[in-house]
Amino acid sequence: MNGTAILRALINNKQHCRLLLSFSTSPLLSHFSYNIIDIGTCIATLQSCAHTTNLSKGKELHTYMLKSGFLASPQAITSLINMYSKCTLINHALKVFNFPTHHDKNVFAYNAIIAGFVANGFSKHGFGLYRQMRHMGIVPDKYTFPCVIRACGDDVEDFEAKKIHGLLYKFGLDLDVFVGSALVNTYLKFGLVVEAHEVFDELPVRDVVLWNSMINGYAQIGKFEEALEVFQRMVENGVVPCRYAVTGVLSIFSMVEDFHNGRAVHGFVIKMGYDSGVVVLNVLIDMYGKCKCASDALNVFDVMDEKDIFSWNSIISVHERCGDHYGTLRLFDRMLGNRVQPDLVTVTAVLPACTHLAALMHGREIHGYMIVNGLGKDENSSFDDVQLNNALMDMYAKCGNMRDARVVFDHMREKDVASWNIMITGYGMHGYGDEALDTLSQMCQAQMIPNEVSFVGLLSACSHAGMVKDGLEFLAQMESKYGVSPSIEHYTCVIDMLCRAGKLVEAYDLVLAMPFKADPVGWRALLAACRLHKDTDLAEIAASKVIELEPGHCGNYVLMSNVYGVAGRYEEVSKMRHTMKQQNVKKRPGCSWIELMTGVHVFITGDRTHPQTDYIYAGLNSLAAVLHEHEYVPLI
DNA sequence: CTAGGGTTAG
Repeated sequence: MNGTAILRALINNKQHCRLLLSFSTSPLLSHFSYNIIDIGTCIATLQSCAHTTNLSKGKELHTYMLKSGFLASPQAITSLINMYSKCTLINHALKVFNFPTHHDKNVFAYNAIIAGFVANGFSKHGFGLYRQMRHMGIVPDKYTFPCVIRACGDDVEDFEAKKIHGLLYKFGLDLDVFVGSALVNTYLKFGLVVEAHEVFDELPVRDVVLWNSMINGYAQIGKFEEALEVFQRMVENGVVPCRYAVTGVLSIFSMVEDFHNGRAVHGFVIKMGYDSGVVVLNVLIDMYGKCKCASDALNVFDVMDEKDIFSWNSIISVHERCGDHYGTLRLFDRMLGNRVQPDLVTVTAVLPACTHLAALMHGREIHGYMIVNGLGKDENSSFDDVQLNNALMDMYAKCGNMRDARVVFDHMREKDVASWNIMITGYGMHGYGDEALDTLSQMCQAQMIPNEVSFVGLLSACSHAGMVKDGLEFLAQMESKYGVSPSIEHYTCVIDMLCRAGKLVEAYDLVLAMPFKADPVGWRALLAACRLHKDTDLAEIAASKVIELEPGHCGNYVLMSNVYGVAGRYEEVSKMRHTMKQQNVKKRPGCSWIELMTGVHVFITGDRTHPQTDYIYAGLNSLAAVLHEHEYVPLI
């Protein structure tokens, strides 16, 4: 056996890593004896470089082949193009393709360069090279069309898939399963169900990949039932689902939140031994998470012996989605402890946990990590990651640090509606009414169109800042001037605003006049305002409504009994207490907590058990004195 | 020498 034969044997057995190892260590094939490496060996080794994306070795071979005059060989050229394409260096691939000695460009070279462009996201260029190839009179083959058809799916402007489909009969490729899969994918991507089915039904041989194309294609356009029907048909036809098929159905079950079927697939995964692969387990974690079963997801995660960045990001997002913010932070900590580098996805999942816990210090640490590691700066497009920066802004805004939120906002080169809304909402939340209004007009100046969320933020800003006139004006004009029709949420903001301003009659009039039935939030705002302004009659109306809508909500009863208490109607107070007992509504004591360096400190209403209680109350009293000095009257 | 299907955040 000579060197080339050994390498060929390794390639055929897909032992690319061993091949590259033997290439550099075997005395026969070492660097000292480069001159005895023949062209076949070079091609075989390039294939391995392509598979393992070993760019440095590939480049080394390129130099050697150039020196040895191997670039006269079309086979060598094709292998080089393929190697550079797989290593995502498409410009290098094109340079080889256009190399001066490469005059007789054959179908192999074209197939390789077209595939390279399409796979690297330059479908238009790929399609252009296909046209060039046809123009040169080169006959496309069964390797050409899958890529070209995939390129049609990326290029929405002029949909060529049907034309290509028609051409297939001419070349006798209409029954090729590779070509057919590509057609099914592209057709379903554009919702052309009939066309996809035509292709599928005509094909004499249906392999797993073709079935998967149908299943995933349906799933992509949201036709989950159809996708699952196809899956069932596949199984009935005796096709055993491979790992890819399993990930496909699992992602469907996670989207429709079908826990039972998802768990059944988990069983199948174990039965088939698919639980040895990271990807299938990652999808299982995601599925359990989407079904709100964080503990099941964690069970899968904990027994994985190999965890990749997807595993960590998935398990972290699962906890955040389930509202377990501490769990999110714990897992993030565990990730760092395992020396796994968080990426942009990790950080976008962890920041909301800091936001919900108002954990400004944690959030700030993450911001620092982002700066050090260049996260959020997209080096490919020179644009920032909008979502990540939005999450960062939101964290600062919700933690009450509008200055830093503004700094992030001002540094963003690209902003979306959410970015503006976060600023408007943040300003409103902390009583900066004028700033919220200014931000809306800046938003309009920047040609950004405000949406429903913008106006919820804006109206609540008016509410918190007591800007009644502005708030009413926005409610009246938002439809005609901004094209956003007011929803129940907007009306609730305005009711809240009028209540806070003590305009109870106006608030009640709005409740009666508005085109929606008031929700519990609106009624409760009215009830609370009635307590403050001692309007027992209106309070009774509001209370009856809110208790009718939310019979199990203890706060409603407490508010009403407080109204009676203020009015001196103590027999009504005890009646209220009685109703609560009857309805089995329990008032849970108010509880709040604060996180300091030393740990979490929890306080319950009237609680004097903290070791520093005296000190805390002294602080509270001096704060109350300052408030009194500024004639601040607490509302609710 | 060249080809079709896959997972994560908001």
